[in-house]
Amino acid sequence: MSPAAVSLNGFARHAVAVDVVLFTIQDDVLKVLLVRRQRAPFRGAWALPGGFVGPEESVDAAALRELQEETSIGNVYLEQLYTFGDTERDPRGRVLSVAYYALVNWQRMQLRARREVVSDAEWFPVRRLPGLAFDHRKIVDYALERLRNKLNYTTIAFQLLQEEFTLTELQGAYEVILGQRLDKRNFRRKMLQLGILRAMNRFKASGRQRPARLYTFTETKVVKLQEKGIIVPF
Amino acid sequence: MSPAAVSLNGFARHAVAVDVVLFTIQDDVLKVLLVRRQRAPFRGAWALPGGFVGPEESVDAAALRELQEETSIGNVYLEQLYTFGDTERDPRGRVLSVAYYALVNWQRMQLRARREVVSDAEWFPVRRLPGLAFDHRKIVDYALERLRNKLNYTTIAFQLLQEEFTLTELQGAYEVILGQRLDKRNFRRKMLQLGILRAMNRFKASGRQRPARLYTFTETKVVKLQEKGIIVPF
DNA sequence: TGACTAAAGTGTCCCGCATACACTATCTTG
DNA sequence: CAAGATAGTGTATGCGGGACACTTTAGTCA
Repeated sequence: MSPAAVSLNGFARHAVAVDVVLFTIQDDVLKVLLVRRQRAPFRGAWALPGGFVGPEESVDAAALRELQEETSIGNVYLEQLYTFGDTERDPRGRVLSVAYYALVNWQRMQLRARREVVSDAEWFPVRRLPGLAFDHRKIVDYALERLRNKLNYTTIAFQLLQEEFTLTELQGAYEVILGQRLDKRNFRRKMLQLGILRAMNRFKASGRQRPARLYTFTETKVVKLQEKGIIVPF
Repeated sequence: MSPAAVSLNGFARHAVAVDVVLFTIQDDVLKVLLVRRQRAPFRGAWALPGGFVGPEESVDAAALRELQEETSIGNVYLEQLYTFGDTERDPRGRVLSVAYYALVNWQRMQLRARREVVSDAEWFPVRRLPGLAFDHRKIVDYALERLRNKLNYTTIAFQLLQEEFTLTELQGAYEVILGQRLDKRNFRRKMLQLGILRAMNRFKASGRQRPARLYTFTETKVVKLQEKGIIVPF
């Protein structure tokens, strides 16, 4: 295929899969998307959405493709997690898996029927996962650990919210991911002094309480943030 | 080969390489091991030590194997860095690279002649690298960034020192990696109050100055450390 | 229309950690 | 024993994080 003077003949070739841990927050619960396997191995078991990397496809592109087969929206935050390369992780033989994780806002999200191998997709609370195929449980655990760590020094949490959000919603996202309650005053003080939120003049009247002010995320102070050691994933 | 009921036939196969960014400190300079390529592509250029993953070899094992072809010592700190999966990164065609980085103590290290493809290996200061083959420059930059970040919340720096070391040597390792001077008193206070150093009753008489006390790294307080959010890589 | 409900929104104190900063101690060598 | 060179030590200050409780505001309903 490639007319290069040298070739890759003689080197071992490997099946390479991508698996995506797709997080969202729904009803104040952190959830992960799982699909039911239609084929062996692990037929009928729940697994992470994923598939094989095509012959001329970059690994990132494969992850993006798998992600978009599950979601109808674009512009999703997607980050490579780790490559799982044990020889025993797939009973069919040696399959490398490059794992990714992604964050989507639930409201922006619409599930689409999945083609091919997998028939059925469903969101599961991270804390109540069913048994998973392959080593996918390990991948989810690792993704959650990474996500929790990144909360502390990046702004990825915004990926889980709508464009306009209240501070209570933002705090809720942090609490749900970290699995613990946070102090309201400290949280608000910290977020506001980061200088990355723009207060809107709109309010969210969500029932019969005092309406909450809406905010948007702003990139204008990205430089300032980076000086503080906070990484802005854009 | 595998007698499984299902097979991997029909899926694309990919050549998978591992590349290792091997760091050491020599003469107060952070250095990286590079090898000269004996074959095309990039024949004659400097590149990271690495090679292809064998058919029944785990990716970690391949990285370890490559590492040990370069060093004569075992028990080296080795960590997966990132997987580079662009289609264009190798002119021969699509080659995935799973990159690792490793830290070795210079004194414990003895270079061995490299077999196969590569003839020649040499240490280069990270700040004065020659032009590198493939996307290896990007890999080195990424490894250095990871290393610098990990300094702040792990104890990997000890991997670069001998078993017994002085606080000045430890500080020197931090300074060389971070590329900036640190305050002696603040550094010593911080390290000592972590509770991970054991003061020996031996001293290093390194010339015609006051001898410096030797310390060893101790794992006894690992739990305490983890409570502080510091990760101990053992 | 006023009382109740429910969430929004706000300020202070304290502690630990990071930083800035300079002199004394100890050994070797000539 | 003087000079040279590195080891080793303490204090003051500022900032950020964590603990902690009450007031404000809109909606609802009697």
